Amino acid sequence: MRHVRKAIDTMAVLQIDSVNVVERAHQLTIFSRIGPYDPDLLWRALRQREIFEYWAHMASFVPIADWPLWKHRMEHQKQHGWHSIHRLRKEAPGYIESVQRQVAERGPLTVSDLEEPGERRGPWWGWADGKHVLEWLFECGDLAVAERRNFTRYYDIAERVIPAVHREAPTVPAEEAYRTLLLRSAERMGVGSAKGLVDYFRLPITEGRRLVAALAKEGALVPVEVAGWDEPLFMHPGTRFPRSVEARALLNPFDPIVWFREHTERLYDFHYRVEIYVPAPKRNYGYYVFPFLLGDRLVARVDIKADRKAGVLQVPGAFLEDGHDPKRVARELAIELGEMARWLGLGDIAVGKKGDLAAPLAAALA
DNA sequence: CAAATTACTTTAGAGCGACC
DNA sequence: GGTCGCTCTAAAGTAATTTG
Repeated sequence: MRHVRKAIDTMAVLQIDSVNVVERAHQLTIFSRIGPYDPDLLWRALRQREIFEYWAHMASFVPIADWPLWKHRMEHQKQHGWHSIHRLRKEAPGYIESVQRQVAERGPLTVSDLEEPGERRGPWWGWADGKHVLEWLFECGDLAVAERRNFTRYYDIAERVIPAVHREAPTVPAEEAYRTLLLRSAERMGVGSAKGLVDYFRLPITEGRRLVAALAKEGALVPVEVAGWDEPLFMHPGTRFPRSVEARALLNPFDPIVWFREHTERLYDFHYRVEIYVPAPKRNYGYYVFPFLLGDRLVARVDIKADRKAGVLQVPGAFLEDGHDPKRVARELAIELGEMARWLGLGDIAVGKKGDLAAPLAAALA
């Protein structure tokens, strides 16, 4: 069990091929540490066309050479459409084509640049018709995201964003793509159930399960047992078992270590939920909480927020997991928060009152 | 000041296939 | 026909930031 845990830590911490969208509500860069902190890393890669934005598991940046690997998803979307797309075809014939034409003529553009973007149906997921069409065309691979300003996506025709060499490469057939993606999931996760492996890239569950079984039969995945975990589990054959793991990282809420909550609970005994959607009074820890990985355990969690105006990294709450030394954890966490603050260009760190680790952390920072 | 983005969790119930 | 387990859907709750 311990070895498996260690393998998972190593794999997951050191390798991330699909990075979540960079900035979120708090304007904290949310991808976990993948080398020295570098605020401009992703934007540079995006500008230089090394990565592109796509719905890999959620809104993600993926290596540009993977375009043919995602074409099966694009083609599938195009064939099946969405509810809203079928509705629009009936109610507003020619609308989709008009959106397409506008992007071709005037792109890159955002929803509100459309002649008739339609009305938004509420906050958050209340997409206007124009947004539905742009998003659908984006998922079909006809459009690509040329850039983002703040939260806003600027769409352009794929021809102007994705280099021809990738765009014109032959589609990797769906089954082959699933296999490749499942093996990648296994590499990143260290060990996983079929459900977990399939969920990493949000593949279709039934087909995914079938392929996990097939890969195991072929020896491309190795069946393993983990004590106390009564479920068929799989590892990538190339998984190594390091003697020790000395990780120290603040994990964003979508880091591979915590992405599939079931696994996180099994392997780290760490119950984690994002609370941005929970009414404030009902939140247990805070609005935007980062788990803290130390050694090979998840030892604490901190609610952090970048107060850019004041130049302060706010830490409203800090919470210790059971069985860990508060002084040691606070010391290491203080170092990590210092790096985070520097990365974000914030000169100061202010610790609030919430949580049993708040006082030790404040002491460690002082 | 409005616009833009949006990552999840929980619960309940329906639908479906496998199996006895 | 009944049960089980799995899958899918829907609904509601929610906040921060910068730009124009």
